[in-house]
This record gives sequence, C-alpha cells and structure tokens, in this order.
Amino acid sequence: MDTPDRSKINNPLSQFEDSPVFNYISNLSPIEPVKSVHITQTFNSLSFSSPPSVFTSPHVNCHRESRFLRRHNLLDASKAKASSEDINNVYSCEKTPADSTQPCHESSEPQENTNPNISIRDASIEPHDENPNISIEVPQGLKYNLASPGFEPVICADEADSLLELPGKPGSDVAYVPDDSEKDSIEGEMHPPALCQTEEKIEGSNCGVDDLINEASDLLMFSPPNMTEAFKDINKQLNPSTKLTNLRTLLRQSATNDGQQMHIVDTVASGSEHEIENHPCESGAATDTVQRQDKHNNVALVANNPIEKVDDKLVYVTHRGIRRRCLDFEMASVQRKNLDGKSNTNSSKEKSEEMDVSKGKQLLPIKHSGDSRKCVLPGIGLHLNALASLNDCKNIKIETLLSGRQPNLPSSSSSLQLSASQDHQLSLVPTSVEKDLEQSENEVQPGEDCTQPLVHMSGEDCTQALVHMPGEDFQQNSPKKKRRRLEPDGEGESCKRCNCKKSKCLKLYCECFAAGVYCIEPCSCRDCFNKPIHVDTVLQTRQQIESRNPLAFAPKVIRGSDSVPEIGDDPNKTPASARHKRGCNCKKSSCLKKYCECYQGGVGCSISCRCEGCKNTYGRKDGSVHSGIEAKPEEETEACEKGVMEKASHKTETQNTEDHPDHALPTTPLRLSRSLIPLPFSSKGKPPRSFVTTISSSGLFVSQKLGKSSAPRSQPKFEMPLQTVPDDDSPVTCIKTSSPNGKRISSPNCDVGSSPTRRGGRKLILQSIPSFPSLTPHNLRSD
DNA sequence: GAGTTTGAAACT
DNA sequence: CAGTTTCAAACTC
Repeated sequence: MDTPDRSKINNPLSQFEDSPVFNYISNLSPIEPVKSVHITQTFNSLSFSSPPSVFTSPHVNCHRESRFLRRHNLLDASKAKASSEDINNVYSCEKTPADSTQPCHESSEPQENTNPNISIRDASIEPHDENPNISIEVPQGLKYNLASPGFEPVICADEADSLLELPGKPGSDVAYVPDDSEKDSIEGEMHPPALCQTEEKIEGSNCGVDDLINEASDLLMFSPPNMTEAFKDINKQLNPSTKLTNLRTLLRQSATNDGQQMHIVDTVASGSEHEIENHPCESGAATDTVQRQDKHNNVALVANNPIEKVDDKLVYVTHRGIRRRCLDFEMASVQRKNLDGKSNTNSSKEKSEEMDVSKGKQLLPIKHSGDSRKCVLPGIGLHLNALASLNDCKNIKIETLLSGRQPNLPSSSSSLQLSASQDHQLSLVPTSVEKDLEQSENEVQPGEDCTQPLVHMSGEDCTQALVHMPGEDFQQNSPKKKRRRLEPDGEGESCKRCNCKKSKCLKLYCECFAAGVYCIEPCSCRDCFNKPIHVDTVLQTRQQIESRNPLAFAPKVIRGSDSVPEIGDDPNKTPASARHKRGCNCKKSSCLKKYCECYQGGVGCSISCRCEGCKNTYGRKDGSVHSGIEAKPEEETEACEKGVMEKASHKTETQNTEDHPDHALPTTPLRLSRSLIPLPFSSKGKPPRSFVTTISSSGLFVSQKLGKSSAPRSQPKFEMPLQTVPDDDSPVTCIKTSSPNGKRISSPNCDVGSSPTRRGGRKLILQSIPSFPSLTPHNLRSD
C-alpha cells in the first residue's frame, strides 16, 4: 500500500526533477547543510591565512560567487585553456576580479591551469565539496591574487575535511600554493594593480588600491620628493575604489615631474589592461618567468623590463623596479657616459662590452640578477670598472655597482647617470638632479660629476665613489677633467682620487683599488696598474688580498641596519649599529680626524676598536655617544674631554657601547651617519672613498639609499619608514663587524649587491605582501 | 705645494 | 699574534 503512495509521490518528484525548473533549482541550491558547515570551516581555515575582512565579505558572497565562478570558470576555463599559452589569460582571469576568483585560481596556476580547470569543473558538478573550496578560493582570490586558491579546490574536494580540521593546513596549503601564489602575489604587487584597476569596477579596487599604494610607495621610495608628496596625497585621497582614479591621476602628475616614473605611472594608469595583456602576449611566457625571477631579484627585473621594454611597457616590474631601474640606468648611463665621453682610450674592450650591454641590452640589468652575482663574488667592491671589462663581469660590475654602490648612487649618481639615461627617454632625474644632468651632459666632467653627487650625497658618500667609478672610467679615457682637487673644498673631494706613488695602486693603500674602482685621470698616481688595461693584474691582486682577508674589499663600515640583527639594537638605535668592520687603532687622533676610519666612515667606535683616547663624535668606544651626527667637532671637543674621563671606564663599557644604540643617538642614523659623514667632513666633505664604497656596498638597499640620499632631498618621512623597512641591511648580516665567521659570509654574500637588492626587494615585498592581503580588503572597506 | 702627522696595510 | 715597515691619506703650514 504504502509503496504505491510513495511511488506516486516519488513520481511526481521525479517529474519535478525532470522539469527544467527543478533542475534549475537544484542547481541553484545544491548546497547541503552539512556541506555548508564545511564551507564555514574552510573559511575559518582559510581565514587564518586570509584576513577576516575578506572572510566576511566573501562569506556572504561566496555562494553567489561560487555560482558565478562556476559558470565563469567553465567559460574562463575554456578560455584559460585556450589562452593558457598566453599569460594574458592569467591576467584576464585576474582581471575578472571578484567574480573571476576562480579564474584567478587558474591564473594563479597558469602552469597547471589545465588541472585546476578540470577540478573546478568537477567542483561545479559536485557542489558540496567544492563549494567550500570555491568559497574559500574566492576570498583568497580577493585578497591574494588568487594564486593559492587554485590548488585548494582540488585538495578540498578530496580532503576538504582535513583542511577543515587542520587549521595549519590552510597555511600549508597556502604555503604550497605560494610558489605560484608568490609569483602571483609578487606579480600581483607588481602587476595586479593594473589588473585590479581593470577590476576595480567590479570589486571596488581593493587590489588596485593596495597595489597602487605599494607601487606608489615604491615609486616614492625611489623617487624623490615629488613622488613622495604625490604618494602622501594619494594616501590621503586613497579611499577605495574611487580613489584609484585619483591615484592614477596623482601618479601621473607626480610622474610627470619625474621622467621615468612618468612612464611607469602612465603605463600603469593608462594602459593597465592593455599593457598587461599586451605585455604578456608579447613577452610571452618568458616574460613571466623573467618577472617572477625578478621578483626574486627586483633589480634584474627592473633592468630587464625597462631595458627590454623600455618603450612603454615597463609595466609590471617597473613599479617596483623603478627605483632599481633608476639605479641600473644610472649605472648604465654612467657607463655610457663614460663610454661616450671617453671616446678613446684603453677601455676599448670595456667600452665595446659595455656598449653592448648598455645599449644593446640596456644596461646590464638582465644579466645581473643571477649571473652577475656569481661573477661578483669577489666581493663587494670590486673594481667595478675592471669587472666591466670582463665578459661576464660586465654584468657583475654593474651589479656590483648597483648593489654596492648603487645605494649611494641613488640620488646623486642618478643625476649623472640620468643624463645618460636620458637617451633612453628615462628622465629619472628629479628636478634637482636635472641640473646635475645638464652639467654632466654638458661637461661630463669628472670633477663635476663628483661634485654633483656630492651635492646630493651630502650624506651619501658612497654615491660619490660610485659615481666616480663610472665616471672615472670615463674620465680616464677622456680626459682630463680633473676634478680632483677641485674639491678640496669638500664635496669635490669625494671625487678625489688616489695619489699613490709606490703601491702601483694595487694595494689597499690605494683608495681607488680598495674601493674597487679603476684609477682615473683625476688620480695622480704613478705607475698605476689599477686600470682596465691591467685587468688581469688587478684581479689577481685582488684575489691575493682577498685570500688574505676576505673582507678586505668589503665595506669597512657596516651600517646600522646591519647592526640591527647583530647588535640587536632597536631600529631607533640603528645608527649605533653602524660600525667599522675592524675597528680603528687610533692613538693620537682621538678618533676625531679622518685618520680614524671609524670617524671617517661616520660611525662610532666599537669594542672592536683598539683606539686610545677615543673621542669619536659618532660614538665612542665606550658607547657614549655625543651628538654624533651633528655633534660636530666642536662638540666633540667637549665630548673629547668627557671622553677622556670616560675612557677609563670605557673599556669595561665598551662592549656594551659598541653595539649599543646609545651612541647611535647621534650616530644612529647610521644611515644618517652617512649624511653625517659629510658633516664632519663637511669641511672637506669628501667621504672617504673606501668608506663610501663600503658603505655603498653595504648600503645596497634601496632603503638606505633613500635615506642617505634623502639627506638633501629625501624626505624625512619616507626615509624613516624606508629605513626602518629596509634595514635591509643585509649587509649587516653579511658583514658582521669583526667576527671572523661573519667576514667570510659577508664577503661572498654581501658582496653581491645583488643580494642586497634582493633583500631589499624582498623585504619590501614581504612587508607589502602581508599588508596587501590583510590591509587591502580591510583597509579599503574600513576606509 | 711641500712637509708633517697619522694610522692602515703590508710585511716579517 | 706582535712588532716593524711601508704607504698614502689627512692635515698643517
């Protein structure tokens, strides 16, 4: 009896089921309560990785999106597959934004797109299992560029439960994803903005804003005041989606001020979609790989992109790279100048090579990333010039320069380089710089170069050295523009060159050699072998010296940033962190004269110092710091007196003091110290090359650069953050002042500026990354 | 510009 | 590792 009824009942149901409406409905609400639970859990798990904000919004939307996604997925998937070849697809997917979250997944997994797509489809078929996944994906996608999610879906289908259960899993999953996700995320940082922009409409610009901001920050970082200001404005104005346009406009404006940035900005703003798509297409997968690599090595990327695509399409990398780029260009430009300026002489080899590099490839950038480092090995310094001559070394040189010296270069050097770069259209140079450029262009005189840098540099020593470096080659050939003792005044000094008579400029006595630079005309050295012509000799000598002391060419002064880890100082203290690698051994100068390397380097004396009667303004052995930076000699005197008093106690205290940030006060700003450096020297101004170079090498990081350069231009606000951020200081890590172990490490790793660059980049990235996910959604919404 | 002072680098 | 010498920058006149 019952059966029939049931059957009846069933029948009708079946009929309903058969009916399209039922099907439709079933499709619409496939979700079962149980599964819904899963979903929630998944979110939770996911939520761990992703910020709550995302969590909430997506949560609600999840269902919808899931459907959308499904549909889109199918469509997108097909597209993606079709386009899988083109990276563009990825972008397109990403662009789809919120809805496209899945697509994003795909995009995130471009390589594995096929699988993911399939999984997604399955998911659509099997709603429950995948729904959660999808939901999850969505949020993540929103937050991150989607990369991670892609994988999860598959996993979830099979192991959704496990995921739910394991909070950590999400992380693991995420971690797993990371490869791609990182890439994407990185790209996201770089590129996404554009994507986001396109998508802004859809989501509201979460991604876009963050990315833009980040980029802007990057730009700011590199770019001088103009950018910074613009950035500030942007921040103020930044409100979510709507602001993007504003940002764009702002960026454009700001960019207009600065040449390169202009391009970048434009690309971002105007061409976001276009460029992006085009970009990938043109460059193809290769570009992606490159870009990704770039992520690892920002420098490389920048260089690559700009160079390769200098045209218009700097897009991705450009943002972050901008700064680096500037460096690269600078370097390259410098070299170019040198080349051009030289017109003759010895370095024909170098010229040809460099020419190729710079012109043909636009600087060395590309190579650097990986190779150059290798080459660079020798250490930080390195005859940049010499290296240049070497085949591979070319890159190295550049890199080294960039890494090590670039830091300094940033502002000042940039000016010079910029002029060269101008050819490229990149007018990186800030207005102030432009002056220099003009001069440089017109005169290209070494002396001036030096001066210019100096101007910017005031704080930055390194740049000078670097600047000279390139210029030097130049000058060498060229002519004779002797800056040399133009500077006696001070700044010019930086340009100063060696005056070796017996060492043949093949010993550390020679500042040029010690700095890793070839001697130039300005040098008044005799029997100089430190020239491109004698590259072999130079290299051999270098090796010998390094064999004895791996740190021989390492920066003598370790910057505060470094100190951070070692000293463990607070960032604030940082300056104190800066210390001389080996410490001084002053006996009569009281560490108040340039005889003292610590003083010369603008750092306080540390425990490692064996100095007597230390009165180092930047910081005494004791640790007492007298107004370091500003404490000018005058104050020093007082300090000296005190110092004497204290000296007795010093020894005991010295240990503490060394690292103690306390000194840092004045010194603190090691970075500042740089700026400080000049001050003390101000009289003469020159920053000792050796130090400079060292610093530069250490300074690698952009941040530092900024900070340094900033002195004149830089804006304090940004500097601060930057500095803090960077702390990069990889150099520090690399070189730990005295510890033997550190030495080795330092030289190899540190040496390569590349690492620094990377580090700098990474660090930045890291920061940015975290901020992105969490901040973006939250901030935007909250804001 | 010459001479002196100073401390790092190099050598023993 | 310590002592001495060599060297070139820093400094003074």
